[in-house]
Amino acid sequence: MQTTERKSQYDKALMGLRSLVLKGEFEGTSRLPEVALSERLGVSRTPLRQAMAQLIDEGLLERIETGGCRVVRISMNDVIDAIELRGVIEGTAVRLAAERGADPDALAECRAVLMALDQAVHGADHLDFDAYVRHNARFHQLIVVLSGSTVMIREAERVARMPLASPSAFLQGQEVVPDFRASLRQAQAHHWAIFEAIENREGTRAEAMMREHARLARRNLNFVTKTKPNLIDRVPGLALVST
Amino acid sequence: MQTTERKSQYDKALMGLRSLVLKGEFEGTSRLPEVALSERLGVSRTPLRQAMAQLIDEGLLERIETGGCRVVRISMNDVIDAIELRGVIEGTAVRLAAERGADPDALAECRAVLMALDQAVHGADHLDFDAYVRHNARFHQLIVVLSGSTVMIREAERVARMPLASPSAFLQGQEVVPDFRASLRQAQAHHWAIFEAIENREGTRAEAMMREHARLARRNLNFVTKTKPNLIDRVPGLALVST
DNA sequence: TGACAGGGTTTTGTATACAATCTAGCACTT
DNA sequence: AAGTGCTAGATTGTATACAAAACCCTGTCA
Repeated sequence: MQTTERKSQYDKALMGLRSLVLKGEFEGTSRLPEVALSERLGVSRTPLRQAMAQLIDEGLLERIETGGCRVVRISMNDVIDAIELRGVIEGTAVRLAAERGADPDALAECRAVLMALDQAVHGADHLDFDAYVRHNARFHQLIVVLSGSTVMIREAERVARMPLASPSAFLQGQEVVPDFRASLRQAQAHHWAIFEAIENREGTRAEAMMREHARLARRNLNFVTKTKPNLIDRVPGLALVST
Repeated sequence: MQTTERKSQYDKALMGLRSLVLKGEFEGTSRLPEVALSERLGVSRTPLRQAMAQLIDEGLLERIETGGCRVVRISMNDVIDAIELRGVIEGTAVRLAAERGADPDALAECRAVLMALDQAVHGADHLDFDAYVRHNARFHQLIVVLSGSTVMIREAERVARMPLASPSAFLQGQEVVPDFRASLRQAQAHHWAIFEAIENREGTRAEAMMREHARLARRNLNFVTKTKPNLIDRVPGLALVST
């Protein structure tokens, strides 16, 4: 075996397979052949099957009754519901943070990220898109940590791994949206409102705002479905959505 | 290999290991030894490791950085949050059912289960506890199906598998609760209210009631912690809760 | 006495061989 | 010609062998 990678074979199989699936490589195929895949990915069947189990859990693959697994067909409704679910779980996390009170240091870090986001959106006249994506991901992570609940943190991470449900899922496509800058401003307004609500111990407001914030992704989904050909290779997972 | 079982080795390993873990068999042990366990469960290491991966996903085990896995130490807060999470997810499912409109046939089946529950609670003067547990589990399943959302169904099933978060988790212990009959009556009142709200397309009411309903489990948790010695072997997973 | 290095033992991670099962194609019957 | 049963091939599920890594114990040095 080559020592080309410091990582485990399992990680290699997981990342490789996930990338292939998201690329839509197996469209139309009924079953994923294990031997062929293991050769293609350069790992043996054992770690490959572990990776398959993980991807089944993530919702990218589904088990076949008679053995093996295939790529799921995701419907538009599934994506909508996954986005709604993310809003609900992140919303619960921020409500708990508000109700129970968040750690001051964590709040301060959150505020710093928000100010960096302000910079990215409003700074000068040039929009730092890359910085926005990075800080936005960080914000969504931090805001859930504020709850102090390991359960909520775990489940929020999990739902964000579902195809097209991540807070960053559609950002890669937003550059081409005509009024994307206005959209980012609105998202950032939500961010501040959520943060304020947590600071002021307004649980209901925090939860409602977080749900509404997630629904911005739904709008992006709608847009994206109308310009699919342009974006299918920029939004990972979009290739799996049927119709 | 014997043909004693029609099920797969994986299922055998999963059920066996889960049962051992819930029984508190590995309390204080740091790492679960694979060879010893595989011999004990009568399967090889391969399906055993698959089962371990599944239990990690369920939240019963956790991976050790240096390899292998151990039983989790569940805190009281974790259980509280898992119960809250179940209320939130089931609540979202019933809200969607109300907002989007539920299938009439499914609603009728739901009503039938509710009437069976009425029988179990109010019927004659003898409380059919076993029937209550069975129908209650069925109700919680059906009510989520009413949403018509595969995502919500999947996630509700998942959260119900988390230790002590299932709708039936504390029922086994309620027989010894002094006013447990009153408690069941209250739960059943919730059930009807949730059902009514779905029928009347009152999404907010359905969601709020479902959340409140889940919090009944929290009350049971509080009670159970005060009489731990009596109930530790009747409420599966209770052995894992620290302090 | 305590810290640390080293080697042997145990334990996990991975590859592969084997057994059980499913799939598909073909011949045969009606 | 259409449907059904059988056989051969392919493919998954499981067991096991092997290699790499972690763990533990002991002995040495400051």
